[in-house]
Amino acid sequence: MIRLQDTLTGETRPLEPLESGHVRIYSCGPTVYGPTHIGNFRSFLFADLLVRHLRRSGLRVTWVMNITDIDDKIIKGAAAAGTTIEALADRWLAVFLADAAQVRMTRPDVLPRATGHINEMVALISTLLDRGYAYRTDDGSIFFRIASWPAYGRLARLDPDQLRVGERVESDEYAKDNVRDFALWKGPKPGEPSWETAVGAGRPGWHIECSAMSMKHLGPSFDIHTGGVDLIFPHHEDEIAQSEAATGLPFVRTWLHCAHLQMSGAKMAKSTGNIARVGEILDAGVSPRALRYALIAVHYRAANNYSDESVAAAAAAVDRLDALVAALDAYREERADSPDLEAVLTTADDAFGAALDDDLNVSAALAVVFDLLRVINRRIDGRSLSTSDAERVLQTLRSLDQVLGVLPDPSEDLDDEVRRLLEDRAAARARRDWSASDRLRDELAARGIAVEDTRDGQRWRRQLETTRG
RNA sequence: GGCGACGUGGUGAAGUGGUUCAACACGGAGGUCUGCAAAACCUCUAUUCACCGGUUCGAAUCCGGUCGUCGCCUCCA
Repeated sequence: MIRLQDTLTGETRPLEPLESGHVRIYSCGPTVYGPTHIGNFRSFLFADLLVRHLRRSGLRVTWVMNITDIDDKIIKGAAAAGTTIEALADRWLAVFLADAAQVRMTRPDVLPRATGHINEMVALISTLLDRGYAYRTDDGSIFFRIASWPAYGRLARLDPDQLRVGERVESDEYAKDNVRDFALWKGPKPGEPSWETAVGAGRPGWHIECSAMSMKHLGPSFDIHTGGVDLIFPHHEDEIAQSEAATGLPFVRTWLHCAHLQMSGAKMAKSTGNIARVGEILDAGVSPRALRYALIAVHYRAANNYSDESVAAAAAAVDRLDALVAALDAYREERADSPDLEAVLTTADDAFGAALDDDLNVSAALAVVFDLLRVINRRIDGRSLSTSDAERVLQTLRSLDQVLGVLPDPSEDLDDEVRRLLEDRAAARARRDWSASDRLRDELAARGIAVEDTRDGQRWRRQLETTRG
């Protein structure tokens, strides 16, 4: 059984889904006003790892990730680009999905968009007004009254009375009773998109969308809510307050927050410009699988420093896995199956699962994989595996990779030219024409194909770029 | 100012009271194999876990203090 550390209580406890065998997870997704940086992806990939592990463990998972397609930045961005918020959001959503596919993020089961859930948000806001947790201001805005919710601040361990109200408090346009009250609904303003609704005209605040969409798709109470630590306050604090105030039910069973991805020793954030994007990293020649590895290989609650060196190390590790897969693919040996192999594989599989069960201890899980890698390489060198043994090992690796998602695609077709070069080289080797063989090896290398000569004959694999440039 | 996380080798990082507890990965040195190369394998690369003090038969692991780093308190994954 998997154990996870809940931010709210600080406890690490077994995951017991509200519905037996079915885990409901909500992840705070991207605001689509620009390219999603890899810090964001770190947070999404940690959720991806969790979802993959739960599924491989035999649990059914419903994973919802919201798309914020209406907020101040989108409005500003659209105005600056002379386009509509829909067009801007569509454009960046497409980029997000493409980037997500590149780093092999599992596609969430539902990707709800905020603008598609205005009714649900309005319903929540109406309830909060009815119950006295919210109030209107003259400009048509509606705020949540923090003073009405005693538990406010529990998640972030902040005392509402102690919150430092800085100098830059409210350059805000909206008058409210208490500066710490947060907007559920923003009154209409010239030049801003506005919806005519039962609570008046205007547009939704940010926090309400996650309450509305998570509860719409997962129910008023669900198992896991994930996000980056920077969302703990105020975003998730506000979500809890408004959701529980509206339903009277516990909102989320387990809160999971991942630490920041850092770069050059500081948090990666759009506001400081300290960001790197998937597109530019891949354009620089980094393998998407290496990028994924670099983003998931550090435990989610520990800071992960991204650098050229860290991706290069990740690429080297992935390359080592690739070499094993290529070796197993090519391996042929007519001999009896190893009697003890099954136990070796089962032990590794169990240890891998147990490591991830322990609050997603990915480092320990990777250690299991590399321990297995060495054991198998020894047997390959020693020719002590049968052909079907090699296939069994590959099956196990593929199974573990259902969680990691870093192994090469099994169905990688070679183009005809490369295929011909490989055949020519094999023929040259057969007649011991080393100069032709070496020349063909260079030609293949120039096309990104590494060839190696082994007792199983010539074998190839795609070269990973380990560093940029 | 308030709150919190963290500080393990050249780098990343697991380990949170004791029999392989200093994993695993990257990097480095040497070696084996190989037509060459690559890959792989083998050996070596932290008597030590920021520092000081304490608890204990015993601590990287618990307690106290010091220093340092990062983060939250404001949009932010």
